[in-house]
Amino acid sequence: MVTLKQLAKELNVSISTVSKALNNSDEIGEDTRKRVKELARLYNYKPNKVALSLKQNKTKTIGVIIPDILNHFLSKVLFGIEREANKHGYNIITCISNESLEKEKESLELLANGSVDGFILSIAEETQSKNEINHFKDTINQGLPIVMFDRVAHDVKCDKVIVDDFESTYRATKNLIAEGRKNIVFISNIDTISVGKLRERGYNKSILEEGLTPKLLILKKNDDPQQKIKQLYKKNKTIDGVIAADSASGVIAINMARNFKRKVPKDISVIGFSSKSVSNHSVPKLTVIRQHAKKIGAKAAELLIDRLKTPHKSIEDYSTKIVKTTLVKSKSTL
Amino acid sequence: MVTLKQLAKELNVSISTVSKALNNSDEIGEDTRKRVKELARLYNYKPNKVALSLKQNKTKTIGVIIPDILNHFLSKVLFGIEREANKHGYNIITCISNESLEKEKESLELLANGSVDGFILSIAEETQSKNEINHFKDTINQGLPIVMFDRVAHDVKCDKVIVDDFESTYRATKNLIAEGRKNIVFISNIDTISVGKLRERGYNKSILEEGLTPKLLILKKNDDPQQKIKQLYKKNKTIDGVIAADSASGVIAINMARNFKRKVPKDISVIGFSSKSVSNHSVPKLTVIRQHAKKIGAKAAELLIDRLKTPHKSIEDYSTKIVKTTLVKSKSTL
DNA sequence: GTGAAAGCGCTAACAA
DNA sequence: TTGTTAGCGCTTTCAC
Repeated sequence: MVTLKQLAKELNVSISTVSKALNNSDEIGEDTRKRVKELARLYNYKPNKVALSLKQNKTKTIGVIIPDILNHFLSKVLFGIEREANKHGYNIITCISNESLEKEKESLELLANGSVDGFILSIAEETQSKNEINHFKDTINQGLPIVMFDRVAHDVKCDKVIVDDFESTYRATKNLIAEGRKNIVFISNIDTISVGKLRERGYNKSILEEGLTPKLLILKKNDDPQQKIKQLYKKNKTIDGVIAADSASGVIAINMARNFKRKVPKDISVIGFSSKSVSNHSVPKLTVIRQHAKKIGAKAAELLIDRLKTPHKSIEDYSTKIVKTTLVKSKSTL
Repeated sequence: MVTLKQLAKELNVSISTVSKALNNSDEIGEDTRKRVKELARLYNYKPNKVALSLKQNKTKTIGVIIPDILNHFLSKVLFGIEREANKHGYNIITCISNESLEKEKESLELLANGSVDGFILSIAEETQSKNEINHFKDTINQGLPIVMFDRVAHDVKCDKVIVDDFESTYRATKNLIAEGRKNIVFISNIDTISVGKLRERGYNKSILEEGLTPKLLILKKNDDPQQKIKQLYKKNKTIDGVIAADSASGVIAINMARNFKRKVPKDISVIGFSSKSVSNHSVPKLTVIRQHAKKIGAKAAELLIDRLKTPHKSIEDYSTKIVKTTLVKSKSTL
């Protein structure tokens, strides 16, 4: 990489002259400015990012910590973050906590050494179950703002972007009930995290309000979802509705129903938290609760960048943005 | 963030003494070292990463440019890269080219200003179709090594990690033929990229060798895959085998077959390029060609980090690593 | 209009 | 054993 020093030497001027010329300072004469710029272009000069960061004490980089990159929702949020960040001249450093508290702490500490200006993150499962939040508080107290999305810690004072999980399943369940369904089961493989629990509660409330009986199928990490859902259908011949809290279970519930000669949506109606691309994996296509992952990511980035721009904004003055889900009807419901 | 300067002041020693003490230099006396370390721990001192980068002229950061984060294979590779990089003390900055040549160029240039020590990337679709490679060459000539994976440019001299795409479909097709299948169709929604073409050729070779007739279903960007596959089955009652080049088509081919009262695998046998989690989306589960995405990512990171360690390794001395696929049999084949 | 010098935080050669 | 100094690449204040 060519430096100011080298340009200065070649042009027989001082380093500061070159710097000013390139920054269009009007201290510098017209022709010098021209000469400098020409040579800079010739050599494809680019200001060294690291030197700039050191000088200006900001990196224009955001640290993103996500629990699981293979989760379609989370990678979509990442996409949204990246795009919004880029728009504002920010880069993103991605760390994957793999649902581990230790890794999450490490990533936070590792990047809090001047590598990034702030963080966007969704909390690891282990962190949620152990209810650890000190590492977040420490980071914020160090002057590095955090924006949390989806899985958030309500006891940490910071900006947040969340989904209306409770409302979503509440309404989706009502929808099935309105179709006349009486035996609606809730399937979830995310029972251990906050949003999973919220979704369950929304379902429960809806069911209980109508005087129906809730029925849950909780999938554990190493369960074979196909086997479990098969057993469910085998034991319960009267199931006529499914609410799936994760993206796979709804698809499987549809495809498996046929093994029991049950037609979707005639005999069983299915709604799942999923994306358009995954809804394609079932025949008929899954009616989905869309979470607008990209929008969530974009909003999170926006909140963080806003805060970085106004450095003396009070920590107390944080906001929680709710991104509402949309029920996108397809052929798995009436 | 606390700095060496502040520690030095508080301890009434010079900055370099503090620096040396923290780096365990044996120039420094036992007790001074102790005093320094204690205070450093107390204040939770961490060396400023940016200053280190500037000083040592390396960032310990890798730029990763991927065409599409929503592609499950690519995000899995990203996972592999991140893990391997972390193991060696590297962070990753992620850029998403969104299959656009322009964005790919931009990302490359943006990070080539000292932000990263090298790149790992998979080439955007547009870049492949326009056959542009100068931006890669420029970057490498600037002294920033590149490792390409999956979609690579063979005319660029750099380390590469690829899948044996041709061989994979060649063998998978042979497998179906060995089952006695005569009417095997090849379905692909990635016809425009290099790996898609290789997969098609492998299929073709296998089919032609056996004196059978190749049959292709090429899905375009805005096609509804379910509709297309439905039409395919409707027009071709004798199809008894499917090779899917992408991760969705195989799953859909299985689930759609039932609409035509055709049993999988009895009547139709299906193999797809997919992952374990997606293979779950069909009943019966899809037999998949596994690409070992994480391993590909890890290998790419390893190659890059190796090269960064031996800075005077010749550009001519690059290697191409082939990560072989594995056929994982499930219930969609005999 | 141009340049010298200081300083961001750190390391390391050299001096004391 | 400890300190001084220079320098990584850049911006910016202040002198000329």
